[in-house]
Amino acid sequence: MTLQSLRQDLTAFPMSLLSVGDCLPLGLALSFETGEEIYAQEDRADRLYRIVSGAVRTSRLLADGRRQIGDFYYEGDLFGVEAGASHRFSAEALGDCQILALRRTGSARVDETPERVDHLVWAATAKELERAQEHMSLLSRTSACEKVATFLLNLAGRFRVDLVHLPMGRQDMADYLGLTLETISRTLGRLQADGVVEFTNCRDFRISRPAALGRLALS
Amino acid sequence: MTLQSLRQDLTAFPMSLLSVGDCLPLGLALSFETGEEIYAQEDRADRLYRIVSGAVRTSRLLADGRRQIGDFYYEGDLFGVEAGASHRFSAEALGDCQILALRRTGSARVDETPERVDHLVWAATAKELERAQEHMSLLSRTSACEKVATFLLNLAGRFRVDLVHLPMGRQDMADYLGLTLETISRTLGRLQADGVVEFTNCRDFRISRPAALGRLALS
DNA sequence: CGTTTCTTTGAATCCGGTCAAGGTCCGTGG
DNA sequence: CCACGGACCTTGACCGGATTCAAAGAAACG
Repeated sequence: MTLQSLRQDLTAFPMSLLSVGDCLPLGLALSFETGEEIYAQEDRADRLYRIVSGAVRTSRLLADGRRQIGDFYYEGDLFGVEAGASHRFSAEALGDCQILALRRTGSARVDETPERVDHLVWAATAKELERAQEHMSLLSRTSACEKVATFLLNLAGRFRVDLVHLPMGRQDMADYLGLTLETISRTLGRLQADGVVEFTNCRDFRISRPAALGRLALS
Repeated sequence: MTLQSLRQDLTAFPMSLLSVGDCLPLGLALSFETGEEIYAQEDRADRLYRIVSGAVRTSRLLADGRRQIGDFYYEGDLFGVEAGASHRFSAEALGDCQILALRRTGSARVDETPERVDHLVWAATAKELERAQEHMSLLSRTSACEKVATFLLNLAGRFRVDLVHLPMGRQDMADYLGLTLETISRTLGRLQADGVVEFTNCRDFRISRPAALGRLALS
């Protein structure tokens, strides 16, 4: 990727979230292949990342060996913001993706005493908190059907296309929703059998009856 | 409460989290009784709150009528920080409590374009994100026993006294952990029957076998 | 003391987890 | 082009634990 095309990518995003003044140097264009690690748990958190294309998951291993998915990020999303000095989750590419790495200015750390905190970092943190709170509601649902229906609905709302693509596998969805991959598979199968959604293959679906899906998601 | 005693309360807390420069006016001392609402969902979020004494829960009603507990806050904790202009959770007093309300400076809003974000607000947001992420791990546990054991352990770690007091009821614990109140009650009963914890009454317990409790919590 | 609210306990049901087997998709190499 | 292998997904049967419904017991309050 040339500097020219990098600048074009940069200007394609709203300046409010990516101003030259906030992040110098402009950024580093990176490419990752399927499953590749972008950063590891405990790595120094001195950068923000913006997805140019592709999708990313953040995850973390719990003490009992289970894996928790922090969140999924898609084109245009910022990720990698942390309160402290190191990453609490790792990040992996869900498919091939293009990522822009932006250096955090030194002051934007909660454990320092900055005169000002960068607006970009602050906005990203606040957004992350919102995401985490939504994720909490999702996890506190008792029924697998509600969780899966809500997940599909959120994803579809994010892309607004007829045929929605799932960039993550069943195990990822399971770890995100606090279920097993078998339950994910069965629930998706039942939603399809009920004519609520229709899968063209295991990674692509369309919503046949939006109202019914909304009723199942209950939110 | 006189202004004198208010100033004493203020200086009792670490200045790093409550400097006069960050929050003017100093604060408003408020009292709430058991169950009383401190602020409602959708209220304007123009203040931060610090607990002088007592305990608080934040909660939110989901579309299906279930209630989700955001978190529990205890003496010295800050709560009420929001990314946007309005509260996404409501806050209620768990018992009688004394609270200090601090006016947010106008610039500390994510939807404005501040030259600087107040350090206090930034720190509180980052802390809140950490809390939410911990809460997510807790909710993603599959077994009720793990959830309850972890909850008790966290609470005990917060106070470091022999006899720990539960300021919240069983229903609150249930909504926090994504379980039913019956399951909470049964699980606590079994922990006591196994000699892991000992309840002097339904709101006060001591940890009889810390190692065993830690093993159940698995983290 | 009586009423209300909260908590405990019981029994039955159901949903999701677990274990196991089989199927599909895709890339690699013969 | 087809065979093979591996990763991922689906499906089935069984079991255990959490929910649900119900009732009784304990604590808080006026």
